[in-house]
Amino acid sequence: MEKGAITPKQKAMLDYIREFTESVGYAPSQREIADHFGYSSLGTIQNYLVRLERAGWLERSWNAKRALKTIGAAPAGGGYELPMLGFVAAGRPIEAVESPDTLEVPHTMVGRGENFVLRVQGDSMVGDGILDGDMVVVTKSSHANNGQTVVAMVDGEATVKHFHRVKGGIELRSANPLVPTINVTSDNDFRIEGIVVGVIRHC
Amino acid sequence: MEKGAITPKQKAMLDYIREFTESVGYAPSQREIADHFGYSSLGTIQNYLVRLERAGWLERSWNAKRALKTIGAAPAGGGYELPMLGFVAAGRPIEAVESPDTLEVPHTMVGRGENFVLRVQGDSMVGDGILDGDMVVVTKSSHANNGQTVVAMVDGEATVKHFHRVKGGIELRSANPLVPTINVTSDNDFRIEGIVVGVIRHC
DNA sequence: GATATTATGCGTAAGTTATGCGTAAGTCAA
DNA sequence: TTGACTTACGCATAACTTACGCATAATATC
Repeated sequence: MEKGAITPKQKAMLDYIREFTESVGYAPSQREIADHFGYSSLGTIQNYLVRLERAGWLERSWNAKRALKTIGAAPAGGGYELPMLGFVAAGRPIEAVESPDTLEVPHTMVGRGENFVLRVQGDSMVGDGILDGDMVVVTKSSHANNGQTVVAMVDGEATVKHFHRVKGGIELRSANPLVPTINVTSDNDFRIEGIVVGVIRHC
Repeated sequence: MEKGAITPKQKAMLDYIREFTESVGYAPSQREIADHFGYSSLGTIQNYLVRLERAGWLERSWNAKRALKTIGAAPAGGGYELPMLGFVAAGRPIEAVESPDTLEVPHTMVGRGENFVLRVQGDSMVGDGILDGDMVVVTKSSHANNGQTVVAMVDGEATVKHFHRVKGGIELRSANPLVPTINVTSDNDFRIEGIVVGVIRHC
């Protein structure tokens, strides 16, 4: 299905609908879209939606609430730019970067939903070929399977480790014999931030 | 569809339209094209577009805004498609792949000139975080500096190693203590294929 | 070399679509 | 019934595309 041409403002609205939906799990209302872009009239939104649907970028259901559905992948917009949220190293909180930096990654690497990039510090995962300075591409998730490499927060400290469910809790295992396993119990504030889906290194 | 000949200036405009569209996800307006090339008159742009369309390089829709569409080879998606030439492992020739496969890599990773991708086999470079199955992005070059990671052919066999110039020849050092250094002398048929500029791993 | 044709770039204004305001009716669920 | 949404319609203006003319430079043809 070949899609029609869209204008910059139409694309911006389409992108907003897509990001909002991925972020909260349901589509924005026309009022929310209007507020986001600073428009006072719902007629404006309606007009945009009609045009986006006509061009084949949007699906709408008759009179259904919050039923906007973007069609297909995001329009080409250069490389797939993921937010680089900061640095992750054993024992430290994710360190926010000053500017909203991004990293270009291949489309094929990005998992469904929200993705972000972290720069690895330290050598706790060298056995897995994840070196200090590498970028890890992370698909946001609060669940993980055994053996998966995850970004996790333990008592406010971020780390990249192998996730293992064991009796009595969770083990976060490193891939470096010199770095000890983290045992997570119910006493710990523990949260999985996402699954590592890729590693990128510029030599 | 055989395309007509176009002049250097027509090609420059066509390329601009293509790159702009790939970059931002919608086509440029005539005003934007005029500003980019420093023309004051929209009639100029119109004339160019008419000619490019006539020659078969451009598609336009009647009175549609931002509907310029270049015809012909333009890699879809945001990544940079590199040819995957095959596999590289210690002691084997580069194994050609059946179909002309490509891998999407970030623009930012690609060096100037010709680039290609190789899939690594073996663990001679694990110390450098280059694992079996990883893709290495290679910028084609026949020269290398000391310490650089190169793809080289030695007596018809391809390998990824560290390049070191020493007395009496060249050493190709691995990053795995179990894999011996290759000493290259004038008796060997030796050639550098390129420099490793990046590593990509899908987890 | 002379002539014809094409490419280039300026300008202008008409024609068409996108944008944004507003409003009220229609629809659905609580 | 009410509130929260969607839909349809009208109006005005801005932004875009199109068509046309003019002049000159560059290229092709005889």
